Amino acid sequence: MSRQPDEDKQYRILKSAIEVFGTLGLEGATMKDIADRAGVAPGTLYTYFTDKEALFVGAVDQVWDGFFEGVEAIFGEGRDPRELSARLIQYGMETLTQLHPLVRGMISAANRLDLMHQRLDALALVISKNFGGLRGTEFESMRIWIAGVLFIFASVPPEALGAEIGRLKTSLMAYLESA
Amino acid sequence: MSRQPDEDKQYRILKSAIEVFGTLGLEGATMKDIADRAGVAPGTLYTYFTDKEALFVGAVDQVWDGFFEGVEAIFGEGRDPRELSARLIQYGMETLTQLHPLVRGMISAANRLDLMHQRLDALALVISKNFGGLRGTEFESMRIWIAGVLFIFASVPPEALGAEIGRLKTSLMAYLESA
Amino acid sequence: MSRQPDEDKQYRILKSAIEVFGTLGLEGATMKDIADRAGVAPGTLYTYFTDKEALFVGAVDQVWDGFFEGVEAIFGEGRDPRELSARLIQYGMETLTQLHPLVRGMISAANRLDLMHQRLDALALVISKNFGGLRGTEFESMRIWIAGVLFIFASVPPEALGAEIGRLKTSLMAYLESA
Amino acid sequence: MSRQPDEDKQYRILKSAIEVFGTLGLEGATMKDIADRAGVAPGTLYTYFTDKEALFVGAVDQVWDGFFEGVEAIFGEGRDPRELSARLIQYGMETLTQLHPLVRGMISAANRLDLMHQRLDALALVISKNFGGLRGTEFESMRIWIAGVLFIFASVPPEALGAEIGRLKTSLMAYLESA
DNA sequence: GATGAATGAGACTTCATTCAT
DNA sequence: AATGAATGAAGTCTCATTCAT
Repeated sequence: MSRQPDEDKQYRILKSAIEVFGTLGLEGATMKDIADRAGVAPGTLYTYFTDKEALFVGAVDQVWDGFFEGVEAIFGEGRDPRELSARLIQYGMETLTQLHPLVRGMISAANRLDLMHQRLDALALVISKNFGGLRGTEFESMRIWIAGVLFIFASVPPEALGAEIGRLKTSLMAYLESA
Repeated sequence: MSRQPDEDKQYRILKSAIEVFGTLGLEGATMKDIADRAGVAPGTLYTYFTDKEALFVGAVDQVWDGFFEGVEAIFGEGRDPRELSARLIQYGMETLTQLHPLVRGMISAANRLDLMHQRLDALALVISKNFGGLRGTEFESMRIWIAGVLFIFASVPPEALGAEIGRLKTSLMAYLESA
Repeated sequence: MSRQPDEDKQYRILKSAIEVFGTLGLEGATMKDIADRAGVAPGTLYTYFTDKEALFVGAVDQVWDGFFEGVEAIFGEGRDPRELSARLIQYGMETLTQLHPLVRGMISAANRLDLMHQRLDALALVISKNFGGLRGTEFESMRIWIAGVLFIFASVPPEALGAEIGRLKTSLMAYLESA
Repeated sequence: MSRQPDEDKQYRILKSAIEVFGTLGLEGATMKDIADRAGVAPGTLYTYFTDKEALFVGAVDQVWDGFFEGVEAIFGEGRDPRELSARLIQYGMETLTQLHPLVRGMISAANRLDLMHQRLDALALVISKNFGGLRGTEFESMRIWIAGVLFIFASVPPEALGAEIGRLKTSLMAYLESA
């Protein structure tokens, strides 16, 4: 019933990677940093991930997939659009806030921007579908909003995070109201 | 009495840096890459820029400042809002297309994201002012649009650039139409 | 569970450093030179010493501390002054001869000369104490003798080392005889 | 009657080299440092000296030769031994004090120690000759004293220079008194 | 002769990855 | 499976020297 010890270790490594990559970025973080924080030896990382790149992708995937699932769960609860919107914004902002460092790291991984592009599209698609299918213009607009919010969020320096969250939330509310 | 500093050389180095950083990112690019492409010796880079970081910042500044001036020039011409919007979109998309590699590099410079945040605000402010001052909600909305377009743009893989430009242009048109 | 730190390896590195720094000086020696002679990879030096400076200091310390202990050991044996003098000279000359290259390196480490100054004083003090405490003039004289012998020794080119040792020994004997 | 402009420049360069090498040592000093202080361009140094090494040797020679001549001049004045000794000590200490940084630099030039060895011998010889020829033991003793004083002097950190000069002078007086 | 921008070899150091234990 | 010392490729930057002006 309980996780295998190994799974636990893999999880610990991933968690550490998320934190360290989030703080220092893909290049700034060293395998030793990650190993130290995970409480394992550097060599152990290679038992679970082929190389640094794979570990990074694993970390980003972990975060994004979690977020994605959260979004789908919200839709699964089935409510009226207005309430859904509010919950989505609430959930999105909360998640992003928790993961601020990683989101910054994710954005700054030049060679992972392509992946980001696809994921933005996918997220927009899920949201659209759950709102009954948006027309072209509306869909595109929403996609741009998501990207914009994400990017602004990623570029806020930590000390200004609280204030920015407020601005973004208000804007999103108004946007969804009108749409 | 000696070889004098070559303004052209500084420009060539900056141009090379823009291209190489744009393609490979801040960490991926090496000083030798940039020197080679500029047709100078590695040591020469240090005659014009104190270190790699300074060269990177120089390249990003160069691009952004140029873009910013272009935007202000367009407003300086003074036309009716509709035409202005069209020209802005046209100019923005053209410039971005030309600089696609650098924009990617710019976005992915983790330690420059803060700068980006300020610059987005500044750009939004200029546009707002020139459209007669937007109200809070409108201003925020525009800021998010700019960030979104920029980010989506930066994350498109080169082979999909053309198609994405089309999508973005159409969306922007519709957005400005409605605003 | 892994390759454990090799005490022998640290010693080998230090020994190599003593030889290479001794021959080429602090600046003339390269980390690669030292690594090669120690039979390790350049990176390995950094497992045992934080940087080149630390390795150099380590080498100098090693030599000087060893010498100092040797001197104290001789005093510990407790004999009559005449015999002690003879043994000290014998020991000092032997040690210096073995370490000729490093002594040269030590002397020429500009930024370590201060340390040398203190060490000369310390050595003079130990000798003085063990000879029953010398009066001011005698102490100063001895300090100058030690410095003089050391410096002449360090400045002899290797091919003249044998002859110089003879000169110095004879002088020291006569000096101690008279004191 | 007046120096050629070029000689003047050569002199300025040498003077600058003495100061800069004295402060920073052979490796620590850069050709640019020396050129800057001399008020010429780096390239100009190569009109007067073939390379850095030659410039260093030139600087050391300049200092030593000057000192040597001073010593010989004092003997040329012909006085009684006691007065001569006093004047020598006075002159030696004054000169060394003025040149403290360079003496340190000189000592630390590993690959110039041999030269130093010869020069110490030469100086001892001149002094011996002018004191009517010293016997073997006395000569050797004096040589060691000179080396000792020089080395102690070179290794004093600047802030302790004054106090050390006092110690050395007193010791030298006592030594010469007794000899 | 003087200048100083340009050169480019080479140094120190980092760190992803390996592998003996 | 885990460890962590060892590896060595590769990068940034310095600086003695050259040479076009």
